[in-house]
Amino acid sequence: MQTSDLHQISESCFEIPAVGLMNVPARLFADRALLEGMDEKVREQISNVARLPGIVTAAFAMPDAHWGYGFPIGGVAAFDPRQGGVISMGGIGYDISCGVRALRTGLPEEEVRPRLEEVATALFERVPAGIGSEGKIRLDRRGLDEVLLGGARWAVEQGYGEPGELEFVEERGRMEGADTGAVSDTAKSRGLNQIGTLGSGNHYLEVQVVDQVHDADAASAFGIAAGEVLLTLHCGSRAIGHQVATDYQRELGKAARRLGLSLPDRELVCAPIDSPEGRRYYGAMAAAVNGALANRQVIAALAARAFRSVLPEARVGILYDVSHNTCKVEEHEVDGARRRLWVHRKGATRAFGPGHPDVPAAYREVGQPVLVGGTMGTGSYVLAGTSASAGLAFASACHGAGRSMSRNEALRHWRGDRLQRELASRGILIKGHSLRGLAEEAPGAYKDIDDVARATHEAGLARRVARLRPIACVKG
DNA sequence: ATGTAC
Repeated sequence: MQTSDLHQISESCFEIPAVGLMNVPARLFADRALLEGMDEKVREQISNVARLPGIVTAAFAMPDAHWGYGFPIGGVAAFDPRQGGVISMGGIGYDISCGVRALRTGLPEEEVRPRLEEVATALFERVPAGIGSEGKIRLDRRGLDEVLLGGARWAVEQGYGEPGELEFVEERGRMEGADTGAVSDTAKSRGLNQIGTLGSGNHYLEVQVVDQVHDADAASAFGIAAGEVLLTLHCGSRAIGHQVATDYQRELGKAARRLGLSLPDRELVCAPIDSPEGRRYYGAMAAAVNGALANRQVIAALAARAFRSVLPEARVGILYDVSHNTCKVEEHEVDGARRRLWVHRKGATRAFGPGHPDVPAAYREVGQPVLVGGTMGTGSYVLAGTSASAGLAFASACHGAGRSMSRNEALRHWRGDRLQRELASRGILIKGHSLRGLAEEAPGAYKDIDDVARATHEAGLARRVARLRPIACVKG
């Protein structure tokens, strides 16, 4: 991206002023080097978002931003219904409530390393993954509606995990406002057998070691220390969320035409929050969020059982679970006034700061854990929300390394089998369902996670707590 | 991301 005409407002924040049809400015949180590596499309897309009706303060791009559908991945935008604010499917994405859950194991690397092959095999065998994969849970329509209304709480009621875990899941495991009647029959049929499955693409189940502690107090509050092993999973709502997104792409398009909204990009179809279509989309999206929360709750329980089948002394427990593809109703202070806003985060993680009532009591003094999934060959991060984050980008931070190369381009550069051997030689064990999928996910196709975490930290969006290093990874 | 193509 060209950076010469961007207005630099701090070391790690650049602004595109509100010109022409933009209602607000666009702000890109990244250092100059990251921005220079970003696609020009990010700038175009985030400027388009700034044109949407009822947008508040600015459209934001996180340091891991890259070209997405309508909105960039790594995009944040908040809308006020009292000013004609909209809800947009492109602002959430196809993988509704994709997110990360991190589990502590209570074991140091030395105790896991000798059994790593068995651990990885157990995880691979017990957690269904891959395109079209199905789980063991069989549901009828009524059962699925209970999932879509109950989220992780439903999964706990079914015996997957303990009630005490729910406090450490965003929304306490269940998002309000789900409307199962707004979820199409097609979406429900597709989702029926997929609860407890990982999926494909960038989704994974990883064994990681706490590589470096940046903030000892926060790490201690989060119950992690250098050398300890974590079990981390990244996945979303599978086909049900994808179908909801597909259905409402059409529905919101119709609404936008009916209401004569002039849109900068047909991928930015949206409807007023207070319109029938907008409300139905919100209800369907919330249902898909609950599907994802249930999915991660079940997978976590399966993964914990798999891990303990090899290492029974492990005490597997949740650190946190947070989504990065959502729209949520939150209260934020804007120019001194509290306002109720519909905050879209697409490839962006909620990052509530210290003292926020929605941060679990055990973490409240240090801020919400922000789980950032990097790549299978480099690393991941645990960050924490800051006091400044609410005032910067509606309490949002990055969500991953962010692609620097498209999947097709990655396929021209890497081969799955060779990549797997290379990683093995570096002590990282990969169990994949698809060699092609591995090549698409080559670490070299992503930005440098350390650069992204540093920029996020320097921008004040979230602060670094710990760097995680992968030792084994199950990929779909 | 995705019954990788309605």
